[in-house]
Amino acid sequence: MARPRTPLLSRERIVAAALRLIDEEGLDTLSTRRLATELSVSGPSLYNHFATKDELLDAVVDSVIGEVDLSMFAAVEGEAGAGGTRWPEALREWARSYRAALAAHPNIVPVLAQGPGRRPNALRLADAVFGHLVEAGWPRGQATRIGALMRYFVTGSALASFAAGFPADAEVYDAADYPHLGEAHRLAGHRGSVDEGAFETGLEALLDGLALRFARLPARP
Amino acid sequence: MARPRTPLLSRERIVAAALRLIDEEGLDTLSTRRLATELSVSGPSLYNHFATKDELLDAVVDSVIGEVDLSMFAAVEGEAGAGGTRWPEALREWARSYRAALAAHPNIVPVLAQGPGRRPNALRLADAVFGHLVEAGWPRGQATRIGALMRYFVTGSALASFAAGFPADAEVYDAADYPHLGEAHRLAGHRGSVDEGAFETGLEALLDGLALRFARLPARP
DNA sequence: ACCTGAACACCGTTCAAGT
DNA sequence: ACCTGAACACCGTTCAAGT
Repeated sequence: MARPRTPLLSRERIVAAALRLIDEEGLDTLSTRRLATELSVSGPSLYNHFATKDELLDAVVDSVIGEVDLSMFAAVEGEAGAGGTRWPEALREWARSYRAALAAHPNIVPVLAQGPGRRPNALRLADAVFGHLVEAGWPRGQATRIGALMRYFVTGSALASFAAGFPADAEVYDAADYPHLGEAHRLAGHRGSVDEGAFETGLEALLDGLALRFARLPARP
Repeated sequence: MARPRTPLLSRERIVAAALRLIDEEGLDTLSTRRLATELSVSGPSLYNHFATKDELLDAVVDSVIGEVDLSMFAAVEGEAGAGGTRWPEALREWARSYRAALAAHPNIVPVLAQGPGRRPNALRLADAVFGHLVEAGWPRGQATRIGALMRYFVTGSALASFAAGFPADAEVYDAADYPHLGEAHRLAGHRGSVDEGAFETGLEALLDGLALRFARLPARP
């Protein structure tokens, strides 16, 4: 068959199929051969569109980050220089969108958590958060730290379900060994509300703690 | 050669060598054959000690979690039932030890973050945190959420360096695309202090926010 | 330019054979 | 019980060959 008149593949089609396989079967089970079969081509065909599997994974990761809403960081008329007070609301909305985008694809989070690298959507995200915080009145060093700690919290919460990490088998929790885990086998059954509640509690606690620090900032020149 | 008079391998030796390879070369590059070579045996020998590679990884993960200090959760005479006020200090010390243990082995964090499973050290850790918070006066549902959100934050902070995720190459940060990242190429050079500062800032913000919530708790019966 | 089959150097794991 | 070599069904990637 060799080269068809109209290409069988495109980067977009490959990325979409790869993400679906990663979601459904895990990162470890994704192979270039399996992915090619899914796309009805032979294994080496993918190398016409991506130099390596890593480059393909990078594209998958950036497509996920592209789903994060950044519109809340758009400049607000008159806020710059006035000592912003809307940054907590913006961070809250962003963190929720960020977590939702990642939690929809938990198997890819370990790759994504390695940092932005040269991926455009990841760099755009870092730029938007940092820029907003600085314009709201945070010193640059503090703004960097807030960007970092928010990523720690969001990626940690999207990496895996806390509740689902506890086996539903009650026999695991021998009272002699783990005196306080007698109800832990019920956690997995309430997976959604436990993880959602933990995320919201942590997010609000973080924002409250940061607001305390913002109020203590020396007045700017 | 067949069976030697004294065994060449033990679970402990295998786990130690595996952790060293994971630290030095990454999780993906760890293969049973490479590990066996490192231990001067043939590939299949490992299967006399672990049923699968996953079981071996589980043992590696639990050995790392075994390094986390839990002594700050030991019962304090007279605190139970009195409305503890030392839980923030205990959580702070624990979070630092937890992060230190994980950050020493970042490549294994994605495995570990999947939850305790049936690993004894991970279950002991969950038991200690939850038990301490409940005895300090937190309602059980809240204590669960705090255990979860602390794990989110700590695993997120240990998974990867925030600072090192930004390429040190200044040309990546085109001002037209990323107007606020002009200094981002310097981040990797300050990797230690940026990540440490972000972790400490986030930890203190979380503890402050949780203390506000603790103060608002209705008086217990 | 874009696809193919054949090939190379790897994997995790099984199993019969040795002591 | 604990190690070995041979084998099976996989990997990621390269490359010459086809249109």
